Parts: sequence; structure tokens; C-alpha cells
Amino acid sequence: MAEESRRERKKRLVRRQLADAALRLFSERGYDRTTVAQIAAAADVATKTFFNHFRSKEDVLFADSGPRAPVPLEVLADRQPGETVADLLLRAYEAMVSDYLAEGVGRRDPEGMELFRRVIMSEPALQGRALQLGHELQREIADGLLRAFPDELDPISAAAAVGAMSGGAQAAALKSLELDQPPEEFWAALRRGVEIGLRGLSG
Amino acid sequence: MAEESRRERKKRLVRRQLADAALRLFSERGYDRTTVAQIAAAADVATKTFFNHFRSKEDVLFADSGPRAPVPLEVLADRQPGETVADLLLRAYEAMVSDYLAEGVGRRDPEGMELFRRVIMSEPALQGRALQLGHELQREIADGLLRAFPDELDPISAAAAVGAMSGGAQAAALKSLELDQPPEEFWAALRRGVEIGLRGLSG
DNA sequence: GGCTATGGTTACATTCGTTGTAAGTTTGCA
DNA sequence: TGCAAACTTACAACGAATGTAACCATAGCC
Repeated sequence: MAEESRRERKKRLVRRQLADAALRLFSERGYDRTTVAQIAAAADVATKTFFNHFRSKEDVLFADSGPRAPVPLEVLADRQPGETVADLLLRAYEAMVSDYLAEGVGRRDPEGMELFRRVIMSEPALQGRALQLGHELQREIADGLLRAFPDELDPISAAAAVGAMSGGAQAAALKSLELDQPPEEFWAALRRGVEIGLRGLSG
Repeated sequence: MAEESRRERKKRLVRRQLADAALRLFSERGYDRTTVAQIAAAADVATKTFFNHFRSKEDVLFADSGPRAPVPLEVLADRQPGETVADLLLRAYEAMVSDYLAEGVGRRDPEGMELFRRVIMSEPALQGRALQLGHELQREIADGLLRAFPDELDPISAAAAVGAMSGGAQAAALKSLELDQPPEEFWAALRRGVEIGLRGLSG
């Protein structure tokens, strides 16, 4: 498992230093008032080295966020007898949240994740990127859901069901953040968003 | 109403020529293989003039898409007696689609809209921007919905309801486009997405 | 231990998006 | 006619991003 050569270790170190320096500088001076040259200088490497590790300035924030899809997809592949679409979708969603809580985003510590969130919220272009990643995740999950209920769902309904749940959850979560609610209420808001997305307002 | 000076007329003309040239070049050569200098040259103006009209290269595609919110907000402000949240939301949504069909996007003709769609789909960054604009629209509608049902809804539920509907509709519509379905099925998919978003899968 | 291919880093040059500035040109209006 | 405001323009500059070729450390092999 730990078959890591000196070379690989150094490479990972540089990458980590670049990512850390970037997050720090972004939150100190702001995203676009920080140049890639400054990030590279802070990590003590050439500017070009930055682009050897990350495709773009944006990417340094998202590249290590890693794929979130495998965990919920595993749940979807393991449909239990008697489980409805909504039940399974909810279970997949809860597994994803648990994984998120356990692993964090991009192996960052809690303070790092808070910085991460604030930087992204500060820049519209970064929000767009985040929404786009969320959308790709939705598509993967919709495909998994369709595989789990091939006889009961069609591609459109599967996409719509996942879109509704994700849209409800996302909107509720963002609203909660916007209202500066404490963590407890945030999780309650997220739960309500999922519920409304899955079963409508009547639930 | 038509109080338009020669100066304003010329300005609008240049803007229109830039937007048209941009859309044409983007669809001919691809988005990032088209430079702003080329767009400006095609419209026979200086490169800087492009940026006097549009904040960025991306903006030339979205700037004239105009606010879509006023129409549904008007419906939300006109809640009818006995109307449920889902009813009103559905009515606002239908008004928005009607307006969309009548006005198009950015006063473009049907072929222009098809080009517009294809260009956006071709570039992830443009998709991100589109998602972001859709999200802003969601927020405005959620606020309007909360104003219409101040006693029955809270900010979180209103956001979740709008997010669920929008998410369902968006996912269904995109899936339909992805499957290359004809317009008739596209509209049916959109309707189904809205339905699932509003009332859950059971509906 | 030395040799060598590999992979990562580096400086350098270049393209393009974007912004600021100052000067020119057209237009609206007194 | 003349002046001020609004637009356009050329020019310079900065930063993101990419390609290239030289350079250096390491891994793997003798």
C-alpha cells in the first residue's frame, strides 16, 4: 500500500504545498488578487510547476476534492428487497453525507474546509464550477438509480428524481448557509430539503 | 418608447454585430479557438470596444439573455384564493416557459437559439455559467414564493420546494437533450420533471 | 559504485483574456 | 458654432495558460 518512492513523495509534497499555499493566499488576499506566481513562490517552485500539477488556477481548489460518486453508487447497486425508489435514493444520499463527514473534501481539516467554502462563495466563477461538479455527480447517480430499477424507471424519471432530490437538498443547504444557521439547523435544513425533493411539499 | 438617439442606435448596432459575430465564430471554429480579436475584427471594431460592451468573452453569450425572473414573480405575487403552494409554483413555472417560448433567449431567432445551446453544451465553463444563472433565478423565485405564503412556508422550505422543482425539471430536460429526443418528447420530459419535483415520484 | 532512462523542475518565449490610460472622434445640445 | 458627454481607438501592461528545450534528481540496472 505504502509503495511510494522518494520521487513520488516529493511530488506529492510539492502538490500539497501548492494547494495549501493557494488556499491560504486565496483566503488572505482574495481569489483574483492572488496570482499563480505568488502561489508558486510561496511553495518555492517555478510558476510552470504549478501548471504541471493543476490544469488551472481554479483546479487547485477542486482537483483533490476527489470523486464523491463511488459511495452512493455502491449503495444503489445493493438494492434491498422491498425497497422503493425513494427509500433507496435516501439511503444512497445518507451514505454520501456520512462519507463526506468522515472524509472531508480533499483531505482537508475542518478549518481548511471552512476556508474552502468561503473562498468558493466569494467568487461567482468558482460557484459555477462547484455547481457543474454537482451536476456531474447527479448524472452518475441517476444512471445508478436507473440500473437499480430497470423495470420501474425510465431515464427521464430517474434523472428527474435525482435532480429533484439534489435540487431540494442543495437549495435548502445554501439557504441555511446564507442565513448563517448553526450546524445543527444546517443538517436539519438539508434533511428537509431531501424530504421535500423526494416526496414533495405534502410530506 | 422609441426615443432612441442616433448614438444609441449605433451603439446597439455594434453590440448586436459583436454578439452575432461571436455566436457565428464560436459555432464555426469552437469557443476557445475563437479569439476576442477575431470577433472584434469580424464586427470591424477595435478589440477594446468588445470589452466596452461585454464584461468578458463569456458574457457575449449570456449578457442579452435578460432577466427571466419578472414573469414568474408576477404570477407569484398574484396568488389566487384556494391555491396551494404546488399549484402556484406550477403556474409560475408555466408562465416562465410560455414567456421563454414567446421571447426566446436574447432576442435570438430559433436557429440562433440552437447554436446558442450547442455552444454552451460544448464548453464546461459555459455550462457552469448557465447553471449559476439558473441558480440565481431559483433564489429570486424562492423569495417570491415565500412572500406569497408567509404563514405556511419558511425560507428553507420555500428554497427547497423551488430547488426540487427546478432540479427535477432541469435534470429531465438535460437528459432528454442528451437522448436527442424530438421537441414533443422534450416538452413531455420537462413536464414530468416538474411533476416529480413538485409531488415526488408517487405522483 | 557508476550508467542511463525516466520523470519532474526550470527558464524562456508566446498567445490570449482583460484592464487602464490617454488621445481621437462622433453626437447631443445650448 | 462651440462645448461637453459618450464612444471608439491605439497602446501599454498584467496575469493565466501552453509549448519547448535544457537541466537535475532519482530509480533501476550493470
